[in-house]
Amino acid sequence: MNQQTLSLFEDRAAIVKALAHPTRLFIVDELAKGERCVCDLREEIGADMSTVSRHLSVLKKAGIVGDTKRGLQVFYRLRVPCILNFFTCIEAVLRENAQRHQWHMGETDTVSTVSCSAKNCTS
Amino acid sequence: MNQQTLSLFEDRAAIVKALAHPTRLFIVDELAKGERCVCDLREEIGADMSTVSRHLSVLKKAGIVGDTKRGLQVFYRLRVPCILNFFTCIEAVLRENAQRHQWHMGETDTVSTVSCSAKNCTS
DNA sequence: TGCCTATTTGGCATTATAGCCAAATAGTCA
DNA sequence: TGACTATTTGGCTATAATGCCAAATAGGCA
Repeated sequence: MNQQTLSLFEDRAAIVKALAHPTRLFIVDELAKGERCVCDLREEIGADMSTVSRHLSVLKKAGIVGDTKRGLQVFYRLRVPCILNFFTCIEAVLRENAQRHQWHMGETDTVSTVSCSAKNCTS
Repeated sequence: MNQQTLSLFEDRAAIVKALAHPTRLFIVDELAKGERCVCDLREEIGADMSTVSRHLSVLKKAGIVGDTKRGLQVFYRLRVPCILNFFTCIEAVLRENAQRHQWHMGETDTVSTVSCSAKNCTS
């Protein structure tokens, strides 16, 4: 891998890493419904406010969310809605994994290549 | 967040985490072109074979790739092609971030919500 | 069988991430 | 101004991820 290719994939990985946490995926899902202040999210998530704030800063640094301060509160929103497509495909993977465990329990070779075209799939 | 919601987002995060590494994203990109054995990937990536094998096992455990042994070699392939949609949206985020840095250098508030509908966008 | 090749796995050191508490910051309002 | 609220940040510890080497495994072939 040359330097240019490497840095392309590093940039991409930085975005994916920012999403790679259950709490942050939950936040993205929430923000898909509309703006939320940190206190709203803190309540729904049930973690320390400082923890929620840190998760938000990770998402913000990656450019996935944006924020606006109004009065005492800071409101966060999704900057790039196509992030929501991730969920669709992830669900397809999860469905596949469920079937795999059901059908080929313990088998090493996983031959089938699966299309996620069933529903909500953009592939 | 109740237990059920939590575990849904944990399952999703497990998939995203498996993708959250430059080498693994590169592998997914390569496999999109067709089957590859570990040695092919090792050569392209230029890392230790054991490192590449570990990355592949992460992807396999998440259900993103499948493998078949033929003779001495193990061939890997993408199980769920919609994973490729990730790249499209990630590129949109990267484009946005580039513009953000260009336009609002140093500004705190990032107001615009952006659609990635320009090209290759499935949102 | 014995040797070779491709791949995986154990073990370890290094680095990154997560989450909490406490302290700092910034805006509001009496 | 001073008290109060919402949020962020510093500092710390605990846990997870990464990458390498060396050893183990598994198939092929003389």
